[in-house]
Amino acid sequence: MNTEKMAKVFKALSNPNRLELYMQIVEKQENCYEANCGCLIHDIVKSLNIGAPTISHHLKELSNAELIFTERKGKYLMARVNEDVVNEVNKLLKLHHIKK
Amino acid sequence: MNTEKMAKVFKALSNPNRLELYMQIVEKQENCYEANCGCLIHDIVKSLNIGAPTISHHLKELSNAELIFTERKGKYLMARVNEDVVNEVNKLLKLHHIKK
DNA sequence: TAAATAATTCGATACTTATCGAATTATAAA
DNA sequence: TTTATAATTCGATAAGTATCGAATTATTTA
Repeated sequence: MNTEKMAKVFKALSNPNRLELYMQIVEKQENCYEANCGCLIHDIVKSLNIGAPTISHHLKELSNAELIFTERKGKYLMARVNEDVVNEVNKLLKLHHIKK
Repeated sequence: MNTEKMAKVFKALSNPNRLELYMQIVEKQENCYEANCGCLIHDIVKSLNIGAPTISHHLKELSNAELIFTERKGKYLMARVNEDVVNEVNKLLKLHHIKK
Protein backbone atom coordinates (compact mmCIF):
# COMPACT_ATOMS: atom_id res chain seq x y z
CA MET A 1 0.00 0.00 0.00
CA ASN A 2 1.45 3.36 -0.97
CA THR A 3 1.77 6.45 1.19
CA GLU A 4 -1.19 8.20 -0.39
CA LYS A 5 -3.56 5.36 0.34
CA MET A 6 -2.20 4.83 3.83
CA ALA A 7 -2.73 8.52 4.59
CA LYS A 8 -6.37 8.10 3.56
CA VAL A 9 -6.74 5.28 6.06
CA PHE A 10 -5.31 7.43 8.82
CA LYS A 11 -7.54 10.32 7.83
CA ALA A 12 -10.53 8.04 8.13
CA LEU A 13 -9.52 7.34 11.72
CA SER A 14 -8.63 10.93 12.55
CA ASN A 15 -12.03 12.10 13.76
CA PRO A 16 -12.88 11.10 17.34
CA ASN A 17 -16.47 10.15 16.61
CA ARG A 18 -15.49 8.22 13.52
CA LEU A 19 -12.73 6.41 15.38
CA GLU A 20 -15.19 5.51 18.12
CA LEU A 21 -17.57 4.21 15.48
CA TYR A 22 -14.84 2.12 13.92
CA MET A 23 -13.75 0.71 17.26
CA GLN A 24 -17.28 -0.31 18.11
CA ILE A 25 -17.55 -2.13 14.81
CA VAL A 26 -14.29 -3.94 15.62
CA GLU A 27 -15.44 -4.77 19.11
CA LYS A 28 -18.81 -6.13 18.04
CA GLN A 29 -17.09 -8.28 15.45
CA GLU A 30 -14.51 -9.58 17.91
CA ASN A 31 -17.16 -10.63 20.40
CA CYS A 32 -18.91 -12.75 17.82
CA TYR A 33 -17.58 -16.15 16.84
CA GLU A 34 -19.85 -17.02 13.96
CA ALA A 35 -18.53 -16.86 10.44
CA ASN A 36 -19.19 -13.64 8.52
CA CYS A 37 -20.41 -12.00 11.67
CA GLY A 38 -20.89 -8.27 11.52
CA CYS A 39 -22.15 -5.33 13.42
CA LEU A 40 -25.57 -3.73 13.11
CA ILE A 41 -25.16 -0.01 12.78
CA HIS A 42 -28.45 0.77 14.40
CA ASP A 43 -27.18 -0.50 17.75
CA ILE A 44 -24.24 1.87 17.59
CA VAL A 45 -26.11 4.98 16.53
CA LYS A 46 -27.78 5.28 19.91
CA SER A 47 -24.55 5.14 21.86
CA LEU A 48 -22.83 7.93 19.93
CA ASN A 49 -24.24 11.37 20.45
CA ILE A 50 -24.22 12.50 16.86
CA GLY A 51 -27.06 12.43 14.37
CA ALA A 52 -27.88 9.76 11.83
CA PRO A 53 -26.77 11.85 8.83
CA THR A 54 -23.36 12.28 10.38
CA ILE A 55 -23.08 8.57 11.11
CA SER A 56 -23.95 7.87 7.52
CA HIS A 57 -21.26 10.26 6.41
CA HIS A 58 -18.68 8.66 8.67
CA LEU A 59 -19.53 5.19 7.46
CA LYS A 60 -18.93 6.29 3.92
CA GLU A 61 -15.54 7.66 4.89
CA LEU A 62 -14.58 4.38 6.54
CA SER A 63 -15.78 2.50 3.48
CA ASN A 64 -13.89 4.74 1.09
CA ALA A 65 -10.73 4.09 3.04
CA GLU A 66 -11.59 0.39 2.76
CA LEU A 67 -11.43 -0.03 6.50
CA ILE A 68 -14.88 -1.61 6.53
CA PHE A 69 -17.38 -3.31 4.27
CA THR A 70 -21.07 -2.57 4.60
CA GLU A 71 -24.01 -4.64 3.52
CA ARG A 72 -27.71 -4.05 3.83
CA LYS A 73 -29.56 -6.66 5.86
CA GLY A 74 -33.21 -5.82 5.31
CA LYS A 75 -33.99 -2.76 7.32
CA TYR A 76 -30.58 -2.60 8.91
CA LEU A 77 -27.03 -1.98 7.79
CA MET A 78 -24.27 -4.36 8.73
CA ALA A 79 -20.59 -3.46 8.86
CA ARG A 80 -17.54 -5.67 8.88
CA VAL A 81 -13.88 -4.84 9.30
CA ASN A 82 -11.57 -5.25 6.34
CA GLU A 83 -8.89 -7.23 8.05
CA ASP A 84 -6.39 -6.94 5.23
CA VAL A 85 -6.19 -3.17 5.50
CA VAL A 86 -5.87 -3.22 9.27
CA ASN A 87 -3.04 -5.69 9.02
CA GLU A 88 -1.26 -3.53 6.49
CA VAL A 89 -1.50 -0.52 8.74
CA ASN A 90 -0.07 -2.54 11.58
CA LYS A 91 2.80 -3.67 9.41
CA LEU A 92 3.64 -0.12 8.39
CA LEU A 93 3.54 1.23 11.91
CA LYS A 94 5.64 -1.49 13.42
CA LEU A 95 9.06 -0.43 14.61
CA HIS A 96 11.49 -3.14 13.59
CA HIS A 97 14.44 -2.22 15.71
CA ILE A 98 12.55 -2.64 18.94
CA LYS A 99 12.91 -6.04 20.50
CA LYS A 100 9.78 -6.64 22.51
CA MET B 1 -4.76 6.29 25.67
CA ASN B 2 -8.27 7.58 25.12
CA THR B 3 -10.10 7.93 21.84
CA GLU B 4 -9.61 11.66 21.64
CA LYS B 5 -5.86 11.43 21.90
CA MET B 6 -5.64 8.47 19.58
CA ALA B 7 -7.62 10.39 16.96
CA LYS B 8 -5.05 13.18 17.22
CA VAL B 9 -2.31 10.69 16.46
CA PHE B 10 -4.14 9.47 13.38
CA LYS B 11 -4.80 13.01 12.27
CA ALA B 12 -1.10 13.71 12.49
CA LEU B 13 -0.51 10.85 10.06
CA SER B 14 -3.39 11.71 7.77
CA ASN B 15 -1.57 14.06 5.41
CA PRO B 16 0.52 12.32 2.73
CA ASN B 17 3.49 14.64 3.01
CA ARG B 18 3.43 14.50 6.78
CA LEU B 19 3.19 10.72 6.75
CA GLU B 20 6.12 10.56 4.37
CA LEU B 21 8.05 12.83 6.70
CA TYR B 22 7.24 10.62 9.66
CA MET B 23 8.21 7.46 7.82
CA GLN B 24 11.55 8.90 6.84
CA ILE B 25 12.23 9.78 10.45
CA VAL B 26 11.39 6.20 11.41
CA GLU B 27 13.54 4.78 8.65
CA LYS B 28 16.56 6.90 9.48
CA GLN B 29 16.27 5.90 13.10
CA GLU B 30 15.94 2.20 12.28
CA ASN B 31 19.06 2.22 10.14
CA CYS B 32 21.11 3.59 12.96
CA TYR B 33 22.29 1.38 15.77
CA GLU B 34 23.81 3.91 18.12
CA ALA B 35 21.98 4.85 21.27
CA ASN B 36 19.80 7.97 21.10
CA CYS B 37 20.25 8.10 17.40
CA GLY B 38 18.00 10.49 15.55
CA CYS B 39 17.29 11.96 12.20
CA LEU B 40 18.50 15.29 10.89
CA ILE B 41 15.59 17.15 9.39
CA HIS B 42 17.73 19.00 6.91
CA ASP B 43 18.47 15.77 5.04
CA ILE B 44 14.77 15.11 4.64
CA VAL B 45 13.71 18.57 3.53
CA LYS B 46 15.45 18.18 0.21
CA SER B 47 13.74 14.91 -0.65
CA LEU B 48 10.21 16.16 -0.06
CA ASN B 49 8.96 18.70 -2.54
CA ILE B 50 7.34 21.06 -0.10
CA GLY B 51 8.78 24.23 1.39
CA ALA B 52 10.60 24.64 4.67
CA PRO B 53 7.71 26.49 6.36
CA THR B 54 5.41 23.60 5.62
CA ILE B 55 7.93 21.07 6.93
CA SER B 56 8.19 23.11 10.09
CA HIS B 57 4.42 23.10 10.41
CA HIS B 58 4.23 19.33 9.89
CA LEU B 59 6.95 18.69 12.47
CA LYS B 60 4.96 20.63 15.00
CA GLU B 61 1.89 18.54 14.26
CA LEU B 62 3.84 15.34 14.75
CA SER B 63 5.28 16.71 17.98
CA ASN B 64 1.89 17.80 19.28
CA ALA B 65 0.58 14.30 18.68
CA GLU B 66 3.66 13.08 20.58
CA LEU B 67 4.67 10.87 17.71
CA ILE B 68 8.15 12.39 17.69
CA PHE B 69 10.51 14.33 19.89
CA THR B 70 12.65 17.07 18.43
CA GLU B 71 15.86 18.53 19.71
CA ARG B 72 18.08 21.23 18.35
CA LYS B 73 21.62 20.13 17.53
CA GLY B 74 23.42 23.36 16.79
CA LYS B 75 22.36 24.49 13.39
CA TYR B 76 20.24 21.43 12.73
CA LEU B 77 17.10 19.89 14.13
CA MET B 78 17.05 16.27 15.16
CA ALA B 79 13.91 14.15 15.40
CA ARG B 80 13.31 10.89 17.19
CA VAL B 81 10.31 8.60 17.23
CA ASN B 82 8.30 8.29 20.43
CA GLU B 83 8.19 4.52 20.58
CA ASP B 84 5.62 4.38 23.35
CA VAL B 85 2.96 6.11 21.28
CA VAL B 86 3.60 3.99 18.22
CA ASN B 87 3.29 0.86 20.30
CA GLU B 88 0.01 2.05 21.75
CA VAL B 89 -1.38 2.68 18.29
CA ASN B 90 -0.36 -0.81 17.27
CA LYS B 91 -2.05 -2.27 20.29
CA LEU B 92 -5.29 -0.45 19.57
CA LEU B 93 -5.38 -1.44 15.93
CA LYS B 94 -4.63 -5.08 16.48
CA LEU B 95 -7.46 -7.47 15.73
CA HIS B 96 -7.53 -10.04 18.47
CA HIS B 97 -9.73 -12.67 16.91
CA ILE B 98 -7.41 -13.24 14.00
CA LYS B 99 -4.97 -16.05 14.48
CA LYS B 100 -1.97 -15.30 12.36
C1' DT C 1 31.83 41.34 12.51
C1' DA C 2 29.67 40.08 8.10
C1' DA C 3 27.73 36.59 5.26
C1' DA C 4 25.59 32.15 4.84
C1' DT C 5 22.63 28.46 6.22
C1' DA C 6 18.74 26.15 8.91
C1' DA C 7 14.62 26.74 10.82
C1' DT C 8 10.55 29.38 12.50
C1' DT C 9 6.91 32.81 12.48
C1' DC C 10 3.40 35.47 10.22
C1' DG C 11 -0.37 36.54 7.21
C1' DA C 12 -3.06 35.09 3.52
C1' DT C 13 -5.59 31.89 0.58
C1' DA C 14 -7.85 28.01 -1.19
C1' DC C 15 -9.72 23.81 0.12
C1' DT C 16 -11.68 20.38 3.01
C1' DT C 17 -14.93 18.64 6.43
C1' DA C 18 -17.87 17.69 10.69
C1' DT C 19 -22.20 18.63 11.79
C1' DC C 20 -26.98 19.78 11.48
C1' DG C 21 -32.12 19.98 9.99
C1' DA C 22 -35.20 18.92 6.41
C1' DA C 23 -36.51 16.05 2.91
C1' DT C 24 -36.25 11.58 0.74
C1' DT C 25 -35.73 6.57 0.05
C1' DA C 26 -35.88 1.70 1.57
C1' DT C 27 -37.72 -1.72 4.16
C1' DA C 28 -40.71 -3.78 7.64
C1' DA C 29 -44.81 -3.98 10.48
C1' DA C 30 -49.65 -3.14 11.39
C1' DT D 1 -52.18 0.09 1.97
C1' DT D 2 -51.01 2.95 5.55
C1' DT D 3 -47.70 3.74 9.25
C1' DA D 4 -43.31 3.33 11.44
C1' DT D 5 -38.44 2.73 11.43
C1' DA D 6 -33.57 2.84 9.43
C1' DA D 7 -30.71 5.01 6.58
C1' DT D 8 -29.35 8.33 2.93
C1' DT D 9 -29.19 12.64 0.39
C1' DC D 10 -29.10 17.58 0.13
C1' DG D 11 -27.88 22.23 1.27
C1' DA D 12 -25.82 25.13 4.45
C1' DT D 13 -22.53 26.69 7.90
C1' DA D 14 -18.72 27.01 10.88
C1' DA D 15 -14.27 25.51 11.69
C1' DG D 16 -9.95 23.62 10.49
C1' DT D 17 -5.70 23.17 7.57
C1' DA D 18 -2.01 22.57 3.87
C1' DT D 19 0.55 25.48 1.53
C1' DC D 20 3.02 29.50 0.14
C1' DG D 21 6.11 33.86 0.11
C1' DA D 22 8.13 37.22 2.96
C1' DA D 23 10.21 38.38 7.03
C1' DT D 24 12.59 36.95 11.19
C1' DT D 25 15.51 34.31 14.40
C1' DA D 26 19.28 31.09 15.54
C1' DT D 27 23.53 29.31 14.59
C1' DT D 28 27.71 28.60 12.11
C1' DT D 29 31.41 29.89 9.06
C1' DA D 30 34.44 33.13 6.67
